[in-house]
Amino acid sequence: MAAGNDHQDIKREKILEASHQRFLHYGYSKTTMNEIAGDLSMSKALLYYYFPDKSQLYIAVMRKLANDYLKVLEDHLDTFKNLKEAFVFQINIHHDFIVRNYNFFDFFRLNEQNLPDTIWEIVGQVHSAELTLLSKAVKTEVERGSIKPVENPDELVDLLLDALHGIRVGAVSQKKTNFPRKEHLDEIHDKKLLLIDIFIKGLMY
Amino acid sequence: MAAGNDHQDIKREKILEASHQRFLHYGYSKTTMNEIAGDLSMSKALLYYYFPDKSQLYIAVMRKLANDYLKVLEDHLDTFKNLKEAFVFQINIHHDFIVRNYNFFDFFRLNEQNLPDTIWEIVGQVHSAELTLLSKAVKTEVERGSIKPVENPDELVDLLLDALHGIRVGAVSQKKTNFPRKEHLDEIHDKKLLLIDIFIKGLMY
DNA sequence: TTTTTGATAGTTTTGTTAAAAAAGTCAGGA
DNA sequence: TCCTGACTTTTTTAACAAAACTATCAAAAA
Repeated sequence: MAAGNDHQDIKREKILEASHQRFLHYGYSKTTMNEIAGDLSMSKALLYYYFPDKSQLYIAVMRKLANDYLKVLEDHLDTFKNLKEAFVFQINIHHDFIVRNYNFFDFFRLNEQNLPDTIWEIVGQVHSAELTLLSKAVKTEVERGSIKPVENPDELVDLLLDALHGIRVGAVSQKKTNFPRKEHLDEIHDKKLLLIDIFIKGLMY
Repeated sequence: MAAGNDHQDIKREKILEASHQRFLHYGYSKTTMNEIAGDLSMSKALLYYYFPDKSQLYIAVMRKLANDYLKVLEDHLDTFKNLKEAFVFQINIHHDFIVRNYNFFDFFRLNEQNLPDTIWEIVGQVHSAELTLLSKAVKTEVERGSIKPVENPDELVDLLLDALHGIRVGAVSQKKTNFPRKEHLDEIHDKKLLLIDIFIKGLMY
């Protein structure tokens, strides 16, 4: 019946939350299904009633995180005065997201190569959603007439996202700490702002 | 005596060449000192006469590669008409260098964290040499009057180098092949050119 | 005295196997 | 339909022997 589905969804939600906490604090490999079940005072077998296996559970959490992230972007991205504000908002949200969920992504770093395809799909979805949103912002700006017409906004935004990623990576790999400290975060942020500044100027008449 | 030193240097050079070939084809961990010695028809013990240990040998090869790379940059970087040509030359040389020695750097990728300090020193030296050379090019361009005065050229070039690195990484991590194929190389190159284009325009009046 | 080597000591990697832990299944109860 | 305890299967861990490799050294060769 319909109420049953509601209840199922609520329970799924609870499982996702508990799993998120575990994955966030201890990473994928150091989190056991028993522990998650224990946190929820349910049997491990019940987890398998709701989710087919551990990796699917992880992926479900990840999908939820991705959706939340994109939601924030979508909700705000129409509300900006100019392109720069939009870009700056995007880098702030993105950065927050990565830092807040850093440990969660240990699964990424450890497996590096040969991740399940589903994960790449989610990454791809997020990327193309970002692309769509930001290139919409570019188009709006072109209509406003403050930057030159862009033949291929998607390509342009793609370029910028890659470049921003480079700033992040570069700052982290130079200091050899893996987990960026406060001061690095600020440094990265400043660099990103500078890049966006030059980039946007490069688009102007 | 002096002749002895000459001979030593020649032999060291030979060892470096043979080591380079081995490291290039098989990577650090799959290359044994016996194999290098075998290639040169000498005993393994002799290698230890010329180099203190395996990692020092690897580092010596790397230092040589870095010097060759910087030599090419230094020799050409004064000869360009404008900033863009200089940047384009740099990305071409750099890209060639990385691709040509791809396997050699498996040591990097495998150890990722906790590399010997000496390696970071070399990386740092290369980076700061690039920085110096390119920011000199920026200064020249400012004097020419075709771009706005830059308060901190080093910072600016650092930013660009990080961004370019992001292009490289982004294109590789999206397709999940680790060793970029011909078509990817071209794609990366095109993206870099585009970024440089926008970047330089962003510096103009 | 400098260069070279075979023999060998010391260390790391690899392979094996048994025990422990975790993932995943299922018959049956509420 | 939702849930569980007991069970099976798969993966991880630990211990340890064998093999491979790094590194050393006394002594020979140049």
